[in-house]
Amino acid sequence: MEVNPKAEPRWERRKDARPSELLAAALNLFVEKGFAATRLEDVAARAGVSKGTLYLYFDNKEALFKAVVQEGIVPVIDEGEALVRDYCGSAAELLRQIARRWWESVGATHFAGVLKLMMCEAQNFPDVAQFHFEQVVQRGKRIFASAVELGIRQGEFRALPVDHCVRLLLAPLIMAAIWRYSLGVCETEELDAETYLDTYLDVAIAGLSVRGA
Amino acid sequence: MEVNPKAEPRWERRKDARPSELLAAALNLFVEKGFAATRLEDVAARAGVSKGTLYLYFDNKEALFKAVVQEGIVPVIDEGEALVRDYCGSAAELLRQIARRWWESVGATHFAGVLKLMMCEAQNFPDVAQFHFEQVVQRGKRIFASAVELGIRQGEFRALPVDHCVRLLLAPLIMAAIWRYSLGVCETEELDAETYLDTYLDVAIAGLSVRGA
DNA sequence: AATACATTACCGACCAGTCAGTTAATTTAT
DNA sequence: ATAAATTAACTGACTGGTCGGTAATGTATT
Repeated sequence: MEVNPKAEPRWERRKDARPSELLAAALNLFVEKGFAATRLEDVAARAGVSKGTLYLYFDNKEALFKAVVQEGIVPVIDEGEALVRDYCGSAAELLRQIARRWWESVGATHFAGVLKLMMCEAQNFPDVAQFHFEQVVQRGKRIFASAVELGIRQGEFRALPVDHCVRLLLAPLIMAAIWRYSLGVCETEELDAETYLDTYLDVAIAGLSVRGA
Repeated sequence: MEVNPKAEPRWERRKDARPSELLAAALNLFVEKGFAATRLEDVAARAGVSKGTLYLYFDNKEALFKAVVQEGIVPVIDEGEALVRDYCGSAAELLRQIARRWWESVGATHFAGVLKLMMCEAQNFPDVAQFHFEQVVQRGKRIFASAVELGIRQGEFRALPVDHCVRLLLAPLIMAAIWRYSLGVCETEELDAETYLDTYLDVAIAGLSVRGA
C-alpha cells in the first residue's frame, strides 16, 4: 500500500513501440516452435507485456502470424527486383550477385526462419500462403528467371527450360537456409556458407553454360 | 432387443491389422495437417476404430509420430545403399540411377510428406529428429557422396568439396518433393517431374564434370 | 478529470489420455 | 452339438489441463 513517489512506474505507455516489439517476439517464437506450439502468453512475455496487451494490437493469433510473415520478407524482394532492372553485364555475374545478396539478407538471417515457417504452415493457412506465394515466391522466381533468360539471350547459357533452371538454382539456397532451422540442429559442425556459396555458383554456372565457353 | 443373427457384428477383432491401418491413417493426417493440428480421434476414425483402441497399440501421440516416421522412410535407404555397393560404371550414370530411384520411391510418393513433416517438426521432437538424421539424412548423404567420390576418382568429375556437392545434388530433389506439400498447393499447374529430372541431371552432371569431357 | 494504454482474472472450447463397461471370439464343460 | 464360462479386443463417455480470447479493473499520461 505504500506509494513510493520515487518508485519506477509499473509499466509505460508505448503505443508506437509495442507492435514491432511484439512482432519481433512472435517471429522468434514462431520460428523456434512453430505456429501451434507457440503460446501467445509467451509472445507477450518476451515482448515484456501482458497477454491482454497483445490483443490491443493484433486481432488474434492468425493475424499476428500474417503480420510476421508479411513484415519479414516482402521488403527483401523489392531490393532484388531493383538489382535486376538496371543491370548490364554477364548473366553469370548477375547470378552471383543475386545469390550473394539473397544469402546476406535472407539466407543467413533469421528471415530464413520465416521461410521455413511458411513452408511448414502453408497448408494450415491457405490465404497467408497465397499471399506469400504471390508476393515472394513468384517475384523471387521472376528475378532468377531474368538472369537465366539474359544468359540464354546472350548465348552464355544453354537453351534449357527456364522454369526448371530457376528451381534448380533456388533449391540449394533455400534448402541451406531452412536447414538450419530444422534437421540442421542435429549437425555437429555448421555449414561454411562462404565456401558453400562458391561451390554452388561454380557448379551452377558451369552446369548452365554452353560447353567450352 | 431383437437379436438378428444375420446382423453384422458391430466391430471385429483384428489385432494384427490395426497397427498398420492406424499408421496409414496417421501418416495421411500428419502429412495433411501437421502434428499439432492432427486429432487422435480423427486418426482413429480414419482407421475405422475408436480412440481408445489407438491407445492399445501406441502409448501416446508422440509414439505414434515416431512410428510413422520410422516405418515410412528407413527401408528406402537400405535399397539405395545396395545400389551403390555393387555398382560399376560411370559416376554420371550412377548419379542418374540414384536420383531416379529416389524420386520414384520417395519424391513422387507420399513419403515426401513424411520428409516435409520431419523438417517441420524437427525442433519440437529432438529425439525423433536425431534418429531421422542418423538413419536417413546421413546415410542418404553417404550414398550421394559415394557417387561424387567415384566420379572424382575416375577423373570424371572435378575435385570439388564433396560435402557441398552432396548438398547441391540433394537440394533440388528434396525441394521438389516437399514443395508439393507446402507452397506448391498455390501453384496452378503441377511440375512435370520427368523433364524436371532430365534438366536436373543434365545441369548437375555438366556442373560437376571436368570441362570438355 | 478524462483518456487510453496496460494488467489481471476469468471463461469456455478443445483435446490428449483414461477407464469402466461392452461385445466378439475362444475355450471348456455338458 | 450346444451352451456356459472365459478371455481380450474394442468402445465411448469422462476428466484434467491447456490456451485462445474477453471483460472488468487499474494506472500512467495529458
